[in-house]
Amino acid sequence: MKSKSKPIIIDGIDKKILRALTADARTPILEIARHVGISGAAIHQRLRKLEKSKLISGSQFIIDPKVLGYSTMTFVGIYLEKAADNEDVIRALKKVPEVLECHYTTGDWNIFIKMLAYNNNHLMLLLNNKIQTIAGVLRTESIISLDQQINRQIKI
Amino acid sequence: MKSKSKPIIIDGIDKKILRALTADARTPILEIARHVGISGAAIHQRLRKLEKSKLISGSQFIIDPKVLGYSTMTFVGIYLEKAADNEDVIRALKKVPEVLECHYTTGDWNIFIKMLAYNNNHLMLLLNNKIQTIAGVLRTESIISLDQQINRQIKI
DNA sequence: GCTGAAAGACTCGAGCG
DNA sequence: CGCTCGAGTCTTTCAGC
Repeated sequence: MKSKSKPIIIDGIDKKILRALTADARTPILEIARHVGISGAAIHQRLRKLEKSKLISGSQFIIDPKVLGYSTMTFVGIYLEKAADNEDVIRALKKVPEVLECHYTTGDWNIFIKMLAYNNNHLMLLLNNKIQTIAGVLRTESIISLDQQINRQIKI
Repeated sequence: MKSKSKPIIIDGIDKKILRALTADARTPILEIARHVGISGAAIHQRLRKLEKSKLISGSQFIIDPKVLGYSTMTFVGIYLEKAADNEDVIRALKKVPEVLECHYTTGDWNIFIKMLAYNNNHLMLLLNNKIQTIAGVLRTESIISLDQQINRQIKI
């Protein structure tokens, strides 16, 4: 079987690099270099290879929404009038900054979103004024996350 | 009203720092410094302040699971025999690396998780052999994400 | 795919206003 | 307290193997 694009081959050194940098994107590269026994420049070249392969899609500082006062995380299932309205609804949802994720899903709901709010009252305002007013949205069902116990990336 | 811990005051410079580093955690600090007109050391001190306030909870390289072959993302609602089993179930879920998020939620389900699988067959194996076999788990309902159109952090 | 070296950037402590 | 300056360390690039 032929694969269209080069398969990514990551060896033990790549894994160590990825484990260090997925835990802390500003881990000194020379520290990793000393740990695995090759030069900093070599680590740097491997990183460029991993970025080119798209395995690494970027790096981010992580902001804790709770410190900004967002204490309510909610999953919202959205029913559309017609599934074909999808694209316009997505466009409208992108304009609501509290919407963090948006999925097109199987099951009863057409669209499934993850959303932040300051509190339950704010959540109600967002649903009433920002989500349910989008053309094509029929109704919504909310599932409030009372506590998030796991939050991680896939293991390397 | 008195607040127990010092409220975080972020000015325009802090916002520019955060916007740069949430987009790319390895943005050169001196580049930000030149852009806002203060020294690199001053940026560094502000970063330490933001970390100390917990507004920044860390930094990560982002791995794209698709490049590793994980083409199926699924949300799974879990019914427990008794809500009190929660803690043990969470402990078991933490041992399943494909589980990326886990929430304790309102609504019919007790627990709600986000999970990766290579394909639908792998998803079935994970549900049958890893999730539904956990003591206390009654049954599950799966919602497959056919496409994720939004994935972002809260805006600063 | 690696090394070594050089230029630029990061980080931290000391000290100024 | 928030800033700048400077010294030591780290990052990044490039030539060479």
